[in-house]
Amino acid sequence: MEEPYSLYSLLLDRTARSVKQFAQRQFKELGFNVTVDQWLVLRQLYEHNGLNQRELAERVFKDTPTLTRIIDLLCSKGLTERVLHPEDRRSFIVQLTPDGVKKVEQLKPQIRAIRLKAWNGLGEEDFREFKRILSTINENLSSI
Amino acid sequence: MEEPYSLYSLLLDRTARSVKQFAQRQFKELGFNVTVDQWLVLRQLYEHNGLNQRELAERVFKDTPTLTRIIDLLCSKGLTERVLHPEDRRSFIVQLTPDGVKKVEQLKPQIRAIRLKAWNGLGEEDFREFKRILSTINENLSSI
DNA sequence: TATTAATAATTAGTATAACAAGCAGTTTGA
DNA sequence: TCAAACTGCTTGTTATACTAATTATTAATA
Repeated sequence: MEEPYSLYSLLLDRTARSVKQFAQRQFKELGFNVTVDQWLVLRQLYEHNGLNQRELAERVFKDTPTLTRIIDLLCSKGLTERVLHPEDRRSFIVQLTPDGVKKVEQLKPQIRAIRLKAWNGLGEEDFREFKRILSTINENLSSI
Repeated sequence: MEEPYSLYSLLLDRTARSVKQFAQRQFKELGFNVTVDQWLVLRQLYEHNGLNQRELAERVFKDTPTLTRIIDLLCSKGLTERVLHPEDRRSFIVQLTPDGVKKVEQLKPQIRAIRLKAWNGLGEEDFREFKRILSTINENLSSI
């Protein structure tokens, strides 16, 4: 057989991009004025208060330079703010502004609906398989 | 339950990036001097001659601006070249240079080995499920 | 305690990624 | 046959991704 693993990698990459691209297009059409990655950060901040940038980066699986820029953009949109960490002057606590909170609460149900489209026709059992297989791949690669 | 579809999207995105990132690190360590995306293009050119950029873009699932830039880089590395299309002066045929062919033949077996690591512990049945589920997602989103 | 090591965040450089706009060349159709 | 529509490619802009290097601060240790 010819390069099946490369084909799987390509399929994985392509699917992840399709999902993100689809969501991004919906975000744009509906005038959300945030990107998909910015949304991930907003949602995380809504659910967990008092995180510094490194912790936040871990939770959304981004590296710290990438997160720095996302936070810059969110701050310039007035949705988040950096607060000095009370005990470590190297750190910032990132938190939602009142506008940021409002944004999350507005968008949450709409985004749930958008996400649903990707998973149409898949059932409980498929989700279990999906999680199991992708988690296996992640574990294979994280043991470095 | 809370936001399962968003979690699946995040897992998908994260896994795709892990796979790519792992491969990219190996490429670097082994001194391949090409990126993963550049490799995809090289392999496609090795297997299919006489493609123009649009056809090539379709095969590697990238859009034409992205492909233009990848080809620019590959040409500047001396691995590919643009040849005027004999029948359509808007088009270029992209092809491997002799150095490009050598590169593909050198890298192919090593990359097969790298790809294998991600799929460790998964069997035939898992691959079928993987393909089925990801293909379903792709179809859900491509019907726009 | 004086260094050294480690950590949090930023900055810089290169490579994708998506989309929009533009140009040149080709095809269509009245 | 000529103007409109279309196609192939490029360029510009913004955002994300990864690496490496830098700065400021804190922790560790000889």
